[in-house]
Amino acid sequence: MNNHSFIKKRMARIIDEGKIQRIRESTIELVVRNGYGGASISSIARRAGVAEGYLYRFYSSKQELVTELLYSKVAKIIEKLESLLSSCISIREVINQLIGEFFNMASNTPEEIKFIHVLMHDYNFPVSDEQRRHIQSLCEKVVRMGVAGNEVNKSISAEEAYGIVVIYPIEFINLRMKGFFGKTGWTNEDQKRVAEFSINALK
Amino acid sequence: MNNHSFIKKRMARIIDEGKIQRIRESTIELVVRNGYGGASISSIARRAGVAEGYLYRFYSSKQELVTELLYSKVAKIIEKLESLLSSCISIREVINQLIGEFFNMASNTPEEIKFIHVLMHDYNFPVSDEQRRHIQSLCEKVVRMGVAGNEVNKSISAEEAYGIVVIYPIEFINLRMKGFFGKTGWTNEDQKRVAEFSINALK
Amino acid sequence: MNNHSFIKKRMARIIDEGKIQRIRESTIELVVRNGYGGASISSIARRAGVAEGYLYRFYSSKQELVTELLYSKVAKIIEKLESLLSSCISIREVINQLIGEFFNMASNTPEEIKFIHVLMHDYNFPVSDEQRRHIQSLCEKVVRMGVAGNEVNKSISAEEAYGIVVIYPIEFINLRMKGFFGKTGWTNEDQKRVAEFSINALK
Amino acid sequence: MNNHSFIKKRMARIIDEGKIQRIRESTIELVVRNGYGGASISSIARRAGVAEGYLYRFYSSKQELVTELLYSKVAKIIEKLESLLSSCISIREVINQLIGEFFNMASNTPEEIKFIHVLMHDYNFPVSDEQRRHIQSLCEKVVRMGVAGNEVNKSISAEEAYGIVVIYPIEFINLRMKGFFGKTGWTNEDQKRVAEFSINALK
DNA sequence: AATGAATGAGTATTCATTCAT
DNA sequence: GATGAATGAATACTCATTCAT
Repeated sequence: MNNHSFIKKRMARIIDEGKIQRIRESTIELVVRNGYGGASISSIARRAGVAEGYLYRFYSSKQELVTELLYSKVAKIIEKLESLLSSCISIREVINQLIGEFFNMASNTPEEIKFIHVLMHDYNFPVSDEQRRHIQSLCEKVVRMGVAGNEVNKSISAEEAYGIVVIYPIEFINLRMKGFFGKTGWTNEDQKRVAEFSINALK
Repeated sequence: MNNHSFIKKRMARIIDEGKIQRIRESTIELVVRNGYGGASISSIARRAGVAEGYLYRFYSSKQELVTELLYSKVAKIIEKLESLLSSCISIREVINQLIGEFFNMASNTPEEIKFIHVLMHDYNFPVSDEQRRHIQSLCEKVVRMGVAGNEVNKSISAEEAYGIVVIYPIEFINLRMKGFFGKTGWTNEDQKRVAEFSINALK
Repeated sequence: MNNHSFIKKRMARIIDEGKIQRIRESTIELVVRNGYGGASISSIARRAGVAEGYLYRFYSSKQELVTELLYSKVAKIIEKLESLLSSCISIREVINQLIGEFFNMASNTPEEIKFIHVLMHDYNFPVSDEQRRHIQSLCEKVVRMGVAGNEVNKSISAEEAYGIVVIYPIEFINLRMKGFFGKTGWTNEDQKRVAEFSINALK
Repeated sequence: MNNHSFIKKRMARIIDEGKIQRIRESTIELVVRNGYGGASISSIARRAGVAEGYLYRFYSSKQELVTELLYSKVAKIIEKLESLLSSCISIREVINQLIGEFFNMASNTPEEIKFIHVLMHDYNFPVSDEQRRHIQSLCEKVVRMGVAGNEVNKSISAEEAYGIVVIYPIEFINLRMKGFFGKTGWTNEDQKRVAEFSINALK
């Protein structure tokens, strides 16, 4: 028996991570396609290839499943911004990289960014207070750093920075994903322009 | 037709329109408060003071009712932009007035702007093709006018103009409505800043 | 159009009392046969010939439906005892008539007495505090009257009276209904003996 | 078979019986606390510290588990009565001791008597025909002995004896356990009175 | 032998829609 | 025209049971 089949054998006894992963993916996909209300447990389970009852082993309710998923996706973005603020010297660099990250997500895991976008606007899924405060403090840091480096105007508020650096790029990507103006997809050029808008707007 | 039945007919129409109006208002209110799924026909009818079955005389389904309502609210904004493009001389004026209109809506009929905002991001309620094309052509006109008046950079696309002039202000207002950064409500100063951002971003 | 069909016609517009009645009867029957847990909403609705959703127009939950039904059936017995205590002169007469009433119920509406019997012992359906207190005060009155008339021993408590005058007869009837000792049904003789036991036990 | 495997085998059996015992205790406890429907296999297994699947090695279903448990608990009472009828000379003694046993059970293993009481009234758990016949014949013997010793009236039936000597005391104890009339618990005096009621009622 | 991951039929409840009046 | 009683398919969730390991 080689190592691989040994692992497979043990896997059968322990919880099948693949199934949980498929549940998470199905949920994101169906919430994106049909909204929270339209993503029924039965459709999620069917698409994930698991029994309906199975997902209640990990999530105590549909609400919890979606909330947790949203939380983890937002957390990823927060972490990204946080690490950029540590590693970058200029705000120009922070913004370029953050927006680059958004476009990367949109290219590699488009459902993920759509998922965040859909739930961001659903009244049943407010971003958690903790995350909201975290976002706020990061935006304040962006402004502080930017002002210090003469890249950001003193009059800019954290709120404005958030609208310009986070919301606007995500909305732009979403417009493209929907093909609202005919075009779908994006180029490096698009990405540069969005970043340029943000950088200039803060000046 | 005698006088009497004529009056009855007129009265019937008058009464009906009041009812339809109440249905429309209730629908907006309840969709905003509870989301599409949470706005039940029975709650809408109760609040409007009509029978549940009544609204099926005018709308063939709940989906149609909400779709139509969204259509008419978006149409109002389109008309506003259209009329501004006819009456204003500069794009600065167009933007100032359009964004002023958004803030006015947010002050006077907050439900309406929330309604648009919620459904804009709901995949079950895409803006109609016709309206999308209309919006597109108006945004093109904005750019054309702006370029002609040296207010807008030649490189700006209609899509970018839409993101900057329409989406960004609406998202800003929504952030304030939700109190996402602690603040709620807005001042003339806020409105001016948003307009200034838009105008500058297009340069 | 005669009066009868007129009524029938009007009935179609107003709530169909017959349906509610059938729901109540089906509920009692199925709870008696299968217990609370075994009486599913779908089986109740099917047997009553109504849609599943219909009964939620009158009862907000299955629990409420059954609770209300139990309450009303217990109330009937309480009322009977209360009226007997007003109208009878001796406790012998009260007991004879009350036990007569139990046997009548068992003959005419056997499901009803079984229903009370089943739920009396179900932990999810405690008799309401109000009814419990009412029963207690009536039992105290039984003792008081009986002591005054030299029919009941001073040492008897309200609790004992309840066990002897209410619980024992109901349990006896239930034994017969189940045919636990082979016999089913009962005669006047049986009824007299149960009453005689009760009367003597209180002496 | 070597010594070692012999020990293992014995140990396995010992361990198993401990598990089965724990399953039985958990089942009684949870059925009493939450009713049959509320006592889930998973909660029973958790409380017993065994795997959910384990109990299916001994019981083919939850229904069977509970049925068997009820059977064994009823059997204990039957045996007690049987042995009393052999060892006692008078019916007074039999009744005193049997009712003493009920009160002892209520004091020492209250769950057990509650368990019998709850299931006695659940239509899904009829006492087995065999046990019913056994009870019947014992009650006949009680009457026969009592009549022979001039302690029981000739007119008393086995059924009446059952109601008076078994059902009434159990119901009395249950009333106290529930605190239906305010009082909970019991004294020797209570026990004597219940026995006295029974003895007198048979005269 | 013993486990507990996985199943899916079953539950109570909701609500858009229909239609007899 | 207008009503609202009545429907029943759909929903989220539970839990006894099975079976691969």
